[in-house]
Amino acid sequence: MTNKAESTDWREGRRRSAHDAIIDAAWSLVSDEGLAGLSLRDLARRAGITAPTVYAYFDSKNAIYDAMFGRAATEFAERMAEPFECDDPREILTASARRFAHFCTNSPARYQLLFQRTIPGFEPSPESYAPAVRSLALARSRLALNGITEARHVDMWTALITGLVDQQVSNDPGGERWTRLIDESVAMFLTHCQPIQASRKRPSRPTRAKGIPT
Amino acid sequence: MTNKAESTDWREGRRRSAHDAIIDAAWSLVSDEGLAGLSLRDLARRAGITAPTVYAYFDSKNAIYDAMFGRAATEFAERMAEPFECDDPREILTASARRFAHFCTNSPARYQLLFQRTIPGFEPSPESYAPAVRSLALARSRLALNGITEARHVDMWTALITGLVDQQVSNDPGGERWTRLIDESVAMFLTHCQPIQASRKRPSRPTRAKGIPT
DNA sequence: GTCTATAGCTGGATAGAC
DNA sequence: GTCTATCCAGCTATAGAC
Repeated sequence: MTNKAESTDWREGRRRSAHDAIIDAAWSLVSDEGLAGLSLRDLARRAGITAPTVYAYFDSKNAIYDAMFGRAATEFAERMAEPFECDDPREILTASARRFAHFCTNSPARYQLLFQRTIPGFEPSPESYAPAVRSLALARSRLALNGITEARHVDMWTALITGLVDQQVSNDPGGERWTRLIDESVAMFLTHCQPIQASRKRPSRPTRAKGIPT
Repeated sequence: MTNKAESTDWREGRRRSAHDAIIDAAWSLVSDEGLAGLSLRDLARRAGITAPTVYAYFDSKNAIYDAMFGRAATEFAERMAEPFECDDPREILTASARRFAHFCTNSPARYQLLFQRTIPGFEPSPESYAPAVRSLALARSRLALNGITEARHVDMWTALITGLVDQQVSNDPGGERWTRLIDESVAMFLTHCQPIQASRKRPSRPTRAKGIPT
């Protein structure tokens, strides 16, 4: 009863699930051993196959990193796109920052792969990177809801939040020494970027920040 | 004419200079190949010796990382301790942030070794770490000159500045997209942390920031 | 697609002559 | 202290039987 197309789909589905199972095992492995500790032998053992079989699904080790990146970026985009219970733009922005930090501290290896560039020869492919671009656009729109549209302020926002996350992950893993500062930091940021709440004037000072003199 | 003590000193000096020459080569190597790209063979070749000779000066590869860390931490402490041309506490703090950023962006590998923990089995020894502790104390004192003494605000400061540096190094290496935001970010920070300039009242809001709700 | 076997290389570290 | 020679473990990746 199965025609050729059905059979192809079925096999394709099997193949995809095996593919995904390997990436599952890869994430499980790097969660235990660190992102740089990924080896094909260990990965295969954890996936219940042998090392050469991995090459039936991935061309190289970097292809595995790329698939891991792609999944992480998709998870990130989906998580950040989930609706919030509140309506106030300021509350949304604050909750968004907390959600970002929670996502990052939940899996330092994932944070390292997504947001720090520490694997020697690896760069994500455009396809894997695409969800991350979408997420940045989403962050931009949430800032815009708060009247923040200047590129300079968007960059300040990303630096502010990633700085808190980075300190948290690097210097107090598992704790909340820096993540608990998110609410106050967001308040500081908004006070600075929207000093005249109900005005249409450009909210920030007109003077340009000087560069580093050297 | 050389007594035993002189001879010992001389030899000790030779030994130290060879030691330093190896660390020179190590920094030269990781500047080209990345911090994780340090191998004893390449290191020895660049230092003009052979790999086993390295073991006459260092017990292990991690001992090399430790010596590299120690030198970097000392350079950092010395650089940050240099006097500023200005007297105003606020100017000093701002210049200090610019100096920190300049130090970090000047050598991403050094930044990675000093401030991110990315080498798998490596932790700096207490002796190598000591200068970094001194530098943190110095930063604290410069914040105190600006009336900022609460631990929470010190943590916000470190997150703010390292966030800018981290974004700069990760996403615009060699540029100044984030470092040029330092002046404005410091102004934002000071406005938040010293809202009542000449008052002795505690400057920040009494409400405690809530933790991440999971 | 999955396996066994292995190539080919690079890594850190050691032995022992000089 | 410095070398040559080498060990041994680990790695990615491939060949070829089934």
